[in-house]
Amino acid sequence: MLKNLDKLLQDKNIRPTAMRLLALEYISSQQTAVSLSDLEAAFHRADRITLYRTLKTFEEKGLVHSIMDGTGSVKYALCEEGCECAPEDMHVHFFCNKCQETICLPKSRIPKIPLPDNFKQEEVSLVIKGTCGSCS
Amino acid sequence: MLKNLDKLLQDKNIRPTAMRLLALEYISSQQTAVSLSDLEAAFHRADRITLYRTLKTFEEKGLVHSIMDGTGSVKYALCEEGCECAPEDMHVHFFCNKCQETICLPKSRIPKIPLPDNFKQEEVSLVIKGTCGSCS
DNA sequence: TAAACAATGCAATGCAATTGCAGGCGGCTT
DNA sequence: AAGCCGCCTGCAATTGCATTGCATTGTTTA
Ligand SMILES: [Mn+2]
Ligand SMILES: [Mn+2]
Ligand SMILES: [Zn+2]
Ligand SMILES: [Zn+2]
Repeated sequence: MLKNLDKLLQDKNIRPTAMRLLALEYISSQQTAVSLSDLEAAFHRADRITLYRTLKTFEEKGLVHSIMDGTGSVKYALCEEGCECAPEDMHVHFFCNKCQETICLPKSRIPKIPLPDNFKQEEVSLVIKGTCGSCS
Repeated sequence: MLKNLDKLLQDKNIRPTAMRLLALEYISSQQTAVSLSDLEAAFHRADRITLYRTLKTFEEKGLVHSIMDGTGSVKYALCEEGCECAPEDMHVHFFCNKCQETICLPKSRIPKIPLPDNFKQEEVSLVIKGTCGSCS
């Protein structure tokens, strides 16, 4: 199992340190997106700043993508196989008002939105809030 | 002119104080959404907290709607005539990476997104980032 | 007018994100 | 092996924005 994680890191040119392996293992094990505070709670002996930079590194290298769900704290989730986090790949995110969890909906692609003249789209973010399947 | 603004406030059951009229005049005069810092810069003699609460009041009463464009500071823009800020009314917002301005696109309605079973939508937010018409 | 209520100003706090800097650790060179 | 160097880590400190408490002032209403 850790072998797989190790390979995941290697593939993205991320040096597999102990902390990074643990962080990645945690993120992989979650069904929902995780925040820095989540990570901090999961590894209360680890330094918050190290975890912060771990997430930043993962994001820069394209291992995870960040989600701003409007709660004020950024969430992170594993990128799918072959995800470039480019505009075309972007999927919908869902925030449950009951369980407060943020979920990737890779099946729900963001439709192309017609823009006014001369407007050029580079990124897009679509967050739906409501009640998730487990909570309804 | 101020008469109109006064009526706008009255219609929404907002007491028209001097500060509120000035703030509303400023917001109305902008082509893009404004942040608390924008307001603060426009009225550097006014108290930041009063401006903050002015925006909050405007939002609660449905005079403006707030936009979280991912920059970390909330933007506010006038609600259109008859806008209920309800899910169905929600329009697309655009953030320009060059001029850093946030713009309402009332013509671009957010399409209905199919959700997994048992997921119930209550709110939705769609922010597109790129280059605006003036900057391209 | 007096009481009740709303708006304002100032201080302080909370919370998440971010940066600076020094020490540690491993790999690489000579 | 010893020394150098770059990356990773830990701790301190700071920023930035949002939010609240409280006393004061202004406005409405009985
Ligand atoms: Mn996602
Ligand atoms: Mn808008
Ligand atoms: Zn839920
Ligand atoms: Zn622009």
